[in-house]
Amino acid sequence: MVDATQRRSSGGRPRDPGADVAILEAARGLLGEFGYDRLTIEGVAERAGVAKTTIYRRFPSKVELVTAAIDELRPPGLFPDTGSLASDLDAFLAAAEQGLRDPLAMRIIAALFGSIGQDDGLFDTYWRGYVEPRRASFRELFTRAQARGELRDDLDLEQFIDLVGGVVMYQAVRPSDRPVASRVRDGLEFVWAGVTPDGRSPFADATSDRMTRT
Amino acid sequence: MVDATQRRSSGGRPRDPGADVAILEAARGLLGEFGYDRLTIEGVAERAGVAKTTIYRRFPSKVELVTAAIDELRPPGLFPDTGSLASDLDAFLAAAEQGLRDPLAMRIIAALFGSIGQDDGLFDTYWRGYVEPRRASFRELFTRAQARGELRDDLDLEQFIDLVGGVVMYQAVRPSDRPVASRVRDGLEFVWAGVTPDGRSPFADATSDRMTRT
Amino acid sequence: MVDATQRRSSGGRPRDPGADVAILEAARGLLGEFGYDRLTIEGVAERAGVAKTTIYRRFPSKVELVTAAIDELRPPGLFPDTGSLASDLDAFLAAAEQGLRDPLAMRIIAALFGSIGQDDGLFDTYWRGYVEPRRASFRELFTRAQARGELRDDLDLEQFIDLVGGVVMYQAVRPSDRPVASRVRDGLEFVWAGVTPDGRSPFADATSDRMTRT
Amino acid sequence: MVDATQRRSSGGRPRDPGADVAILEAARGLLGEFGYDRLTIEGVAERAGVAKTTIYRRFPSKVELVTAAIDELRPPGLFPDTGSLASDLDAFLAAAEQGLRDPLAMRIIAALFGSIGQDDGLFDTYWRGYVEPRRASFRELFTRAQARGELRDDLDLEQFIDLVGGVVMYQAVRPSDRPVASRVRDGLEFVWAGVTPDGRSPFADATSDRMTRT
DNA sequence: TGCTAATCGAGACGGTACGTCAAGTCTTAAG
DNA sequence: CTTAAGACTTGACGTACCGTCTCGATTAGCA
Repeated sequence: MVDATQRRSSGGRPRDPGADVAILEAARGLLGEFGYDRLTIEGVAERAGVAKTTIYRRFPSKVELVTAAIDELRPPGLFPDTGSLASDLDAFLAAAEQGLRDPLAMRIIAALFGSIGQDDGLFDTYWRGYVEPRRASFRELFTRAQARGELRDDLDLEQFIDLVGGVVMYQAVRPSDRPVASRVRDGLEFVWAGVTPDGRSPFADATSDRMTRT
Repeated sequence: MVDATQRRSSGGRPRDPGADVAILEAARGLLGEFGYDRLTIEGVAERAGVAKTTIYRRFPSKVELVTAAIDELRPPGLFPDTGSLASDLDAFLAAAEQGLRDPLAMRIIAALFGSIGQDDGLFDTYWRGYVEPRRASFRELFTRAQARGELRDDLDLEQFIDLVGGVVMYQAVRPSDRPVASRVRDGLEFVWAGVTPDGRSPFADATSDRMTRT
Repeated sequence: MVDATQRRSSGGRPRDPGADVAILEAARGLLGEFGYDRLTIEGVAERAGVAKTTIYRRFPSKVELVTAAIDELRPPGLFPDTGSLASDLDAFLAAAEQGLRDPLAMRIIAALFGSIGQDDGLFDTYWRGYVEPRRASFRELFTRAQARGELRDDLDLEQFIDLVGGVVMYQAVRPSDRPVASRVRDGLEFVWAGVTPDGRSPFADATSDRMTRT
Repeated sequence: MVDATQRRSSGGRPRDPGADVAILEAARGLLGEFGYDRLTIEGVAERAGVAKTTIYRRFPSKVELVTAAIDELRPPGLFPDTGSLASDLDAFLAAAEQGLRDPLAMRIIAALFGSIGQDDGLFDTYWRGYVEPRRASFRELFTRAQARGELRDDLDLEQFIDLVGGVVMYQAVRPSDRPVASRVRDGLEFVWAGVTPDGRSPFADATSDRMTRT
């Protein structure tokens, strides 16, 4: 999607593909370690074992560099069909729990939201490159569930994805001692009554006391 | 909560209280205009008509300065009782719609989330100083509703606040042409079935076709 | 003298002679416009319509390039015999006046002396390539004059050339409103008493008040 | 004359005078070692033990820095009266011989002439700050000689200074195995016939074979 | 005619230094 | 002891050229 590495077709020494890899890898590493603000181009150059100019030749700015670095993280196909909404969600939650332990993921979310309101297009790129693919995975997951009859037929999936996304994001971000996955599950319990045909939670072991937990 | 203005009691020239005001005002203005990254202490000093030293004596770092500047925005008492959950929420949504048009609000959210994973305590401060007061307002609002019988008695309010907060935040942040308030309302419609005693939306004019909108 | 254009004898595509010309011409042009310091190889390449490699293949460094560029300016045979020392000198002074108006000449002198004390051999090359040929012309001119009896027989021509060269150089370089030629002539007036057989100026129209001018 | 160290009168931390000294000293050292071209501001900063910005605060450009550095070399009072033109000149020649052994002197001359034709005012500054004071010393020396009757009364001193200056400069610059002082003396021998009342060299031990040396 | 070998253009590469900006600290005189 | 003013160190910025290097495409002369 973002391909800052593009260049004119003919003539000249070809770009070192190893440099591309090294740069983006270094950028991701430093982003995970220090966060967007304290990531420096010179630091990336040093870690990648590359001259600063080699970076600037590919990425005109820090924003574009980080964008491209993150862009590669886009997962190919999340959420394989496990047979039921409940198990699909369980799989997702386990993966999310795992993924959010990676400091890089938090940094990316930080960089993503830190760019709100900036005019540099970083936020849009992030949204398209990072959020949208994950929404697409949810879309697939929920479409399957709808086909199975686990979700109401008249459910507006986009709005529902917004809702689930909000729950996940908020729980990912909010300080808490409990694991994210568990909190997300608790949060979604409120919703099933409105979205499932029978108003029941799809989770077999759903805590019956879900309304009273703290 | 944050009171960087504290100082030793006696002797010498007293601090200029006007300086405090001017500094924080300038900081807020520049934060709204440029965002956290591009806000500079020197810029704040110039706009406040104050020497850099005067800022550093009060706030040891940029983080603390911005924290204090945002801290003053804490609203005294949001969400007055309008008599019903529906009208309380309508009032909130109208205010939110209004508030999110202010670029400063978006910058603050950006700064808030941009500090996730940083070790400088900025995020915690933000959460305590900015998010928690709003959660408290919701808590008050929903407690009233519960007392009125508009929400189920056994509802865990903290989890419910998480849910509502997630919806609001996600919609505030996601790119869309529709107004935030309307999207938040649509999002909450999914939830009422699970949280209200009769499973009905508290909104009188609730769109019956809420499940089919795009 | 300097022939950086030399190459191995056989095989392969022959060098483009047009490139040699274009490079040296561009170098001279840029030297005249910007001076040695601000002349860049990339600038020469661009103006010559030639790749940087093509320059480096011929001239291993900026010094050698500029040297070669200047080298071509060596005049074939200055100072034709006009019949007398006075008219020979008048012809020389007129030519010098003309030549020193060319900014390139001043840049070359600047580059020449700017390289004093450098260990890159630039100064020696300049001296041999630029100064020596001019000294040779003087030598010829003064030898003729000596033969004609216009200069003392026992005059050490090398020392005399040093003297005249010093006068010319100093006047060429020193800030003044009067034309160089006139100042050089005035300067040489002091000398005739010591070098001519009759102690008189060779110039017919020599100002008798030469000792009092300002 | 050049006083880049000037600043507004009141308020703020005063400039560190030690820094001024260290910077100019470092600049002179590096100028002597490497010459103008290869002198870098970063090198000066490092040797002076000072931050780059501290240099740029004082001197907006390399030219101004070097100018100021050289400016301090202006000698207070050259050429004390030794009683006669011959001994005055001997003293000068000895000093010149000494001075021109200092690589810094050659570098300065190189920088001086290297700046000819540049539009940065460097040359003018050099001329005023470096050449003019030395011309003034000559003026004084020759005025004394004229008063003593060692030079003709009607001699135009400015033109004579030009002449002597030219001889000195040319001999200082030209490649040769013989010492500068000796060559300058030989060169001036040509001149005495035209400028002394009796046409004789002021030097007691003047080589009678001065016209035949090589 | 096809092979060989150097040239050409284009431009990437690791570097060095540039001149600027801001951060956060320090120093002074004035209040 | 605070304040305004501003110098100071530090570190990164993004740019310009350096001189070297790798390409693919020419362009001879030799086989």
